[in-house]
Amino acid sequence: MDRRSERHQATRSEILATAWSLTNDKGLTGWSLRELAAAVGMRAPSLYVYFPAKGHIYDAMFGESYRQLLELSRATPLPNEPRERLRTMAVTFFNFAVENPARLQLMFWRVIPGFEPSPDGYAPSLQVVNLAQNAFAEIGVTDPAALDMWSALLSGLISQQASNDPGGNRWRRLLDDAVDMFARAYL
Amino acid sequence: MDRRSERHQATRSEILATAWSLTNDKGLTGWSLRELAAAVGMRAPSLYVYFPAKGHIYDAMFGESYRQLLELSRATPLPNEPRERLRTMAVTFFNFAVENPARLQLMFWRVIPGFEPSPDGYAPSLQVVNLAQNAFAEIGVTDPAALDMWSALLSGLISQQASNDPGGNRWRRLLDDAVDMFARAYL
DNA sequence: GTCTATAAATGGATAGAC
DNA sequence: GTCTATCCATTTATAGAC
Repeated sequence: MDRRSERHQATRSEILATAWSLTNDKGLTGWSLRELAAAVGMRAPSLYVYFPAKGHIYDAMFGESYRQLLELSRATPLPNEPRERLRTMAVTFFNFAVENPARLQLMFWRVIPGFEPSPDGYAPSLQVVNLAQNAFAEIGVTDPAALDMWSALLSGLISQQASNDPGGNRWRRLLDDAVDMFARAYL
Repeated sequence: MDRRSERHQATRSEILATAWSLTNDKGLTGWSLRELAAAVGMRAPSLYVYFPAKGHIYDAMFGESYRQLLELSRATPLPNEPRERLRTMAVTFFNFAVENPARLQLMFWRVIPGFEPSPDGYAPSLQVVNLAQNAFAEIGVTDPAALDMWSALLSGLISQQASNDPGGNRWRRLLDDAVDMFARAYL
């Protein structure tokens, strides 16, 4: 990659980082291209050099989020002891999700009217699911119902924490009990 | 109430019903006052005779939702046998929530930028919590952690169903297993 | 109570100069 | 690549006639 396109990529990244910052402050749909441009230090039309439309910014944020989760999943060593493995998976995912509620909305809920992730943005999300399936299979859990129950339990703890006690610990401290409860039923 | 204000209330209700219909089609933030007015058969400014601002329409929808849930809770007889009671509570709430995903977003997530329910709209939601606490206390469950775990488990099943398999059964059919799992841990 | 007309602001996006 | 200027659509909300 030559110097010019390196600079281009750097600016693109800066725009995305600024978009995340605005999103954390004002919500996913709470900022305009004018605001974003101003926060980066340019005017709105210049953004079109880096993204062909606002939806493409959301798409890049969507893909970035799943790539982050994927990287985190891969970088987190999973214990072989089944219950310990579940605990690690739960804590890792819980922290990732709760540390950025807006990202959570973008990844798992459909909050932006009219936004659908492109196949490119969607691809990493499939890998995430795959990785989780393997992590379960290795400890002998292959029942699809168990995986669905696990995802429901975890996403419930996360969404309650994010919606009703942001910054607190009310549902986070139930993680261990949740793992035990799940393990007794499905392990 | 005289004839005039009866008619006024009727029109108000019609506006709210139409707002719900639009919301089901296009999401909570997916319709404008023009559209709403047109769907009712009037022009946008006439809406201001019934609601002083768009936020007040959301507020009325918010309060209406919790009053519906409250009424449903009161109208649903709860078995005395603990596990059967949990099952009834789970199914009742699950069906209520899943039958209208947009209502779910309005009630439990913070999806509309800038919207905060007024104290009046918020009041019924406190009664709902109270009712659930009593229903648990009567079967001997008073641990706050149990209630938090229950709300997380149920809201997780609901949100997974609404987000990832709308109209399907993938998480609904796990309700019995979820109740059993919870009962073994907390009953 | 309902309307037309319009204010006042904001939005995404484009044209074209530099 | 960045800008100014602008288009064009859309939004909530208000004024004032009927």
